Amino acid sequence: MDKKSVETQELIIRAAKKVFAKKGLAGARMQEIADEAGINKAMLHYYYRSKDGLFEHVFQEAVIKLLRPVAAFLADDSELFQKIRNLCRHYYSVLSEYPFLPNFVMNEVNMAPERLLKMMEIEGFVEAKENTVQKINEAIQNGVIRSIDPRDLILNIVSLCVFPFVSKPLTEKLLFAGEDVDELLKNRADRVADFIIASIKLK
Amino acid sequence: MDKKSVETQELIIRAAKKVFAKKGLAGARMQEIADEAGINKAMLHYYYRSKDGLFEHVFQEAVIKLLRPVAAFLADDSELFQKIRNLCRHYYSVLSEYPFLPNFVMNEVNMAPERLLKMMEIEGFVEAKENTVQKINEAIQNGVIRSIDPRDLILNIVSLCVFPFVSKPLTEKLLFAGEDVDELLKNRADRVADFIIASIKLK
DNA sequence: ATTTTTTTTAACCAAGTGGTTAAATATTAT
DNA sequence: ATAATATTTAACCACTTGGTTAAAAAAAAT
Repeated sequence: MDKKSVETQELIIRAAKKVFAKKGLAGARMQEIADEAGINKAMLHYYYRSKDGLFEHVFQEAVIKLLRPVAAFLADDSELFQKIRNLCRHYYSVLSEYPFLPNFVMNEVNMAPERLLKMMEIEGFVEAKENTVQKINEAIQNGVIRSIDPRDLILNIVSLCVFPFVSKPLTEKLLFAGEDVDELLKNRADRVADFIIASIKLK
Repeated sequence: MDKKSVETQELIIRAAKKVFAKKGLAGARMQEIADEAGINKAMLHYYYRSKDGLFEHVFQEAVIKLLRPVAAFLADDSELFQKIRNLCRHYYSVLSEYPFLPNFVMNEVNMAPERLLKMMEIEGFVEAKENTVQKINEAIQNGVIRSIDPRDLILNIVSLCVFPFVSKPLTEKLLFAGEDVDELLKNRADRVADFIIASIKLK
């Protein structure tokens, strides 16, 4: 395996991520990806047969990166409140590094929902979910938290973690006009966890 | 003004909404919009000069529909908890009718952020926001709710209302596999409002 | 009735797109 | 050194796309 070879492939992937994230599959141009990578257009097809092939590669990585925190949360065997804190921190650290991820994934899934099915070998997901639902129900019966639909709670947690990044282009112009949004998002993880726990905890 | 004329224009707009929402600006095809509307491609250019012209029309309507509830919430002079309930209900009723809206707007804003600036005459937004921030701060000082950054609270509310629709394509395959997501989302408005209030209310 | 507007049809164009190819050159591995 | 691989260049192709046009037909307004 050549050294230059893998280096070039990395350049391509990095550039493809950037362009696809901003323009989407339909809006991205192969020439733009090549320019962004500082290499020739022919090389794109040399390593990745087609635009779709390149996209598939990038998209798969994005989905995994976005869903791994949830899977980890669901599988985590800590105490419930600690699980929630872990997920919030994990999500915020991942999304601070890749703020484009949620928008990119959501949008492309919306464009072609069947694409997601191709990567549902992210299994263990369903079982882990059932496990967490159980755990939440136990917490309710033990009087640790108030009564709430476990799926509702999970959706609330994910919403609070992910949406601020999805909506950043909007909020930074409307809600946070003139302020440093990144700075505001920085320590949000713990505040969000507190917000959730405050809502469900029985004192 | 002809009767048939406006009817056709409505057909076009309805079709354009549908196609743009699913495929985005770059992914949408004029021919597909024409087919969807059941009319000829030439008519699209007859009434709306260009693809961009047609998109602008549809997009502007979408942004307004998406932001009006927030603006209304911010301007609402009811008591805080009632304001929150109003916003949740309002959002859920709008988004149940147009579930595609958030994803569409978020994505296109992400693609070309400058597009949003063109429609920032949705003013009164900033002033209304300041008004609500004040109101939240008063509620804190009066011991009605616990201490919280008002902008954080607003972002939380919007996150909980909007994200479930943005993520529907994902959640219905991962979190709610096999269940009726629309049914689950139906009565969520009040549950979400309760969730928020439970988190901030000082009993 | 006739004038004006709307709609269809269908061919057409220029530009941009993803993708290919072949030959020359540079790089790396043996 | 030599063979194998990686890279560049640049021309090229088939196809799709947004958009135009002109003429005929249909519908509506006067």
